[in-house]
Amino acid sequence: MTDAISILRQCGIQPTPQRMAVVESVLASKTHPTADDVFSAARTKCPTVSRATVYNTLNLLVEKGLIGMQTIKEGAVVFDPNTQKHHHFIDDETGEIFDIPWDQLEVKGKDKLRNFEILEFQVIMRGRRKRK
Amino acid sequence: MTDAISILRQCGIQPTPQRMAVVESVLASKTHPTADDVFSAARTKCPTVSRATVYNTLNLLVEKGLIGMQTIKEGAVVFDPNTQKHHHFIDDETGEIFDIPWDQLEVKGKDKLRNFEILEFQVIMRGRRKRK
DNA sequence: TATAAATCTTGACTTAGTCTAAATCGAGAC
DNA sequence: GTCTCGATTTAGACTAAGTCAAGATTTATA
Repeated sequence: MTDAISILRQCGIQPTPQRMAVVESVLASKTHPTADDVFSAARTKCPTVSRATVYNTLNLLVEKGLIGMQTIKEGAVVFDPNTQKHHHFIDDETGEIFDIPWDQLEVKGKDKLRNFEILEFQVIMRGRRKRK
Repeated sequence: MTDAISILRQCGIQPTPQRMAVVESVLASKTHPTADDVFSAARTKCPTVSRATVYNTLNLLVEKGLIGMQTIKEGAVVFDPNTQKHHHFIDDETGEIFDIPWDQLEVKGKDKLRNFEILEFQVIMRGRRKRK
């Protein structure tokens, strides 16, 4: 059910060792990996997988809605194994990205924006994470 | 007062023809230009200005708070001549970015995020602009 | 005017990502 | 089991954003 093969099959993507390595790597990630992070991780599972295949597979997964993609960081797109709606907090010092549960924030006034059809939205916060 | 020379002087940046061309180009922009957009525009005012100088100057302007920088779009950072707080709406079809006035939206619940010190935030919306 | 400091240019370099052509793999037909 | 064709993968060339270093030029100041 939650193994890479079934996940790929459910989405109509033919499972291959390379794709499985990518899926396992990105879904296991607790952070917001870049394509290159996923490439490195996938390499440890399938040492011959190529950069192009990693990009192709990640884009496939995004299309199928299995992972998210965020452009919230300079230099590279990041992928997001958490597909539930959520907001983001970025620590300016470390660059770390944290998920903020959807129901912790409420955005009011969207319905007054008559000129825009809002398909999705999120709050992006920047600052510093407090360490106890 | 609002001419490029005074603006640069007020920020303690030595005015040069190159920097003036960059400042005039980016401040005159009604959109959210990329560094390359600014480079092209600045070239028409100062045909010898180099890419490196455009990047240097834009970064200087951001440091001094004269313009904003946003990483909301794939592929390239965009600059923002509007330094007032505002939110953003991105048209998924055209890639156009629109400013949403700060007071049109209200974000509630931020004070409950005890683990984070929020220095800035904004709402990012995606969808389609309605054309009448 | 002379000199030092600041600035600018050029071009090499790095990194993210795409593209292509050739090699390889795999599922179904027989 | 093996053949064949389409799907997939690979390596490497390529593009675009952005940085960097070294030498050239400009500017400030004495």
